Amino acid sequence: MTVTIKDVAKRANVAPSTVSRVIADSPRISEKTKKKVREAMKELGYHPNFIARSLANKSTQVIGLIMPSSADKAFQNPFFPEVIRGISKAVHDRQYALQLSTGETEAEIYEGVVHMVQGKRVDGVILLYSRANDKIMAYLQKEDVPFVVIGKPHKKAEQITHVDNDNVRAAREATEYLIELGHERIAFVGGNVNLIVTMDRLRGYEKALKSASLSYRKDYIVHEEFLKEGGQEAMKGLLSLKEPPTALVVADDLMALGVLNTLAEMGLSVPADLSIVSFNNVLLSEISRPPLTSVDINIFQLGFEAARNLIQQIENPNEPIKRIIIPHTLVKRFSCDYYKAPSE
Amino acid sequence: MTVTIKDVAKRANVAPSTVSRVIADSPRISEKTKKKVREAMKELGYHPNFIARSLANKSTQVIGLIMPSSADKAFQNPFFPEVIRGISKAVHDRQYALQLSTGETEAEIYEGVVHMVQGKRVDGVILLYSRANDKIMAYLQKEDVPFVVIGKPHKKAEQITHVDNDNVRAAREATEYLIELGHERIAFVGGNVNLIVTMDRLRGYEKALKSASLSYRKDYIVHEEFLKEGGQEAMKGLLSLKEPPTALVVADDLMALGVLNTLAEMGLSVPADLSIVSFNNVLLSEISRPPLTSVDINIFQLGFEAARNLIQQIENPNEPIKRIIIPHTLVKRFSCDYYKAPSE
DNA sequence: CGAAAGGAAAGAATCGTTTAGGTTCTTTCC
DNA sequence: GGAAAGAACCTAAACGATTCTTTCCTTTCG
Repeated sequence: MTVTIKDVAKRANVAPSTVSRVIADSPRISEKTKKKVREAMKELGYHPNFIARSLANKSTQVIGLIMPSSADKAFQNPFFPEVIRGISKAVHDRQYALQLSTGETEAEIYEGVVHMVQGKRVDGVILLYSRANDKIMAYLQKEDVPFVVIGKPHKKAEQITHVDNDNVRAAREATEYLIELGHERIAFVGGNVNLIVTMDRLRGYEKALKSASLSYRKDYIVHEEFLKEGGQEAMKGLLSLKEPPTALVVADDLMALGVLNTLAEMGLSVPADLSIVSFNNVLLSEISRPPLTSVDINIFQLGFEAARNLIQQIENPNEPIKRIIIPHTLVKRFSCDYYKAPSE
Repeated sequence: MTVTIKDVAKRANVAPSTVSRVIADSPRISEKTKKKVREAMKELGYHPNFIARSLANKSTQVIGLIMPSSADKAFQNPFFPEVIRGISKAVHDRQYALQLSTGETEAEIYEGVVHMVQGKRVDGVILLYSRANDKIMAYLQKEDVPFVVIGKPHKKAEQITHVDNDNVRAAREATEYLIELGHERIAFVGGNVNLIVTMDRLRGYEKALKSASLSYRKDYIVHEEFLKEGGQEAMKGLLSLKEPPTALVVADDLMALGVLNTLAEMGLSVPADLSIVSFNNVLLSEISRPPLTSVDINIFQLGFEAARNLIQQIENPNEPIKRIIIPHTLVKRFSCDYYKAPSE
């Protein structure tokens, strides 16, 4: 049926091994023979079988992508398309392919990862999230699979190659920006508490408060899985405090959109009544109302570097462990304003 | 290094072929032997090598997913995560894996598809979009690769298995809803003109106008790749007509969000000044302001059915060509209101 | 009691490449 | 002129499964 290396060999009057070497463009084959073989390939419409090659090679040229559980709303976050775009760019250049984890629950995903790794379907793996006590990461480490994490590993970060922003710093700067605008009552609206990114951003927020000698108040910290039942309640609780905040640091743009919505419903306007700064700077932040001041974390770069480094690690097993920090920048739009004392 | 079927065979004192049959749970092997072999597998920590199996089998249990070019803004559309979630669900249940197309430009993607197909990396393919004169689709047809299209093929739709909504009908109903509310000047804001879904929704819109004997005006049709330069201009042009529309049918929620933003900037309020109905009913439509009245097209189902049918097609080559229509429903929220004559 | 039948497992070929190790033939150089 | 060297290919054994064919035992029954 399909035309194999043997057919080409026959046609060109050489041995299969010669054809193989022509494909690899080995210097051990003369130009004349190469030409002859290549013609035969053209004539027969030959295409190498990747599976067979993988078997002989013990390398698949495939990278596994592990997403958070799709049962999670997080899946809808525009972060993922964008990070995948970066990864895609890097792997395409190097002739690798991408395989996606499937499964809804964490258990299903774990099982899926074990399958793709043990089944030797992939040469390495990128974890698209980082959370505390992740079984999957533990597994990858134990099995010594080449992998890189996007985000900062919870523990032993120095032993795991990862690509991340300096989220502590980013959050600190974002908060300081609000402080510079005169705000003193600044609240933090975080996402999933188990994600390291949430923890880091919270720490940055705290640091900024501390070095400005502003008080850190527990009732100013809200963790909402936005859009869940209770998300709106949390926001309303926050704003009905005796001393409500005048500014918000929100964990990401999608959440900020939800917050914006809740505020509008409550009759509060941004930035007149409340300033908001958020993170990620996805498309959404431009088309929200008002356009969001947001920390651009270079999502594309995160993906690109993760993939590039994973491939290095795959192709050179002695590659050292690396920690790559992608720069961020605060993009100012229209969701922040100077603090104005209420005119009573 | 890795433990193979032979190691297991040796350990269990049987032939490799027997081990293989135990894996496949063949009835030709006695229960006693099965138990013995399974124990050996446990003890050695054996995991079947998928690549080897694929080679022998001529089947990879992998499905290729072809996304639109990621250079495109379309990539950011929440449609994709959701449709992938549906696909993921269906393939996970049947032990298939997913491989993603990579590449930014159309040419790169085309090349990538050829690679994954000819390289026998995948058993079949799902096209996540449908546009006019698509080279990739033509290629898949020519090569007789099992594939299904999400959306309606441009030509010869009856010869290609596809999963789609009845977009003509959906758009017609959406438009009729506006008409019922008393609107007579209804404009259409479409997306990429080459996408079949855009064409279908435009046709549905036209039909609704026609059967209500409303005039179809060319200057009421705007195709904007929203957020591109000129997107806002198009909207502004539309609204500065002598007889501006009082309602808008917008091709999808993300675009509607952009439109909402432009309108707000112009000082127009929705739904007081202008009603909007859009499509897809993604998460966004709930958290936009106002929450959007949107046609729910069951994105998850689209993906799920596409995958399910592709697998059927792969496993049974005589499976007939199918056209699967996923139902839609209009979800009413707060972006539409009755037409009120301007009080002059 | 011996041949036939049938169940259970072994043997060996195959899938399409890669690659280590040979073989053949030409060239070089003392 | 003949040994040594080197270029250019070829042979054949992997890679880790699957599966067709064969063999070896039991069991059954005339």
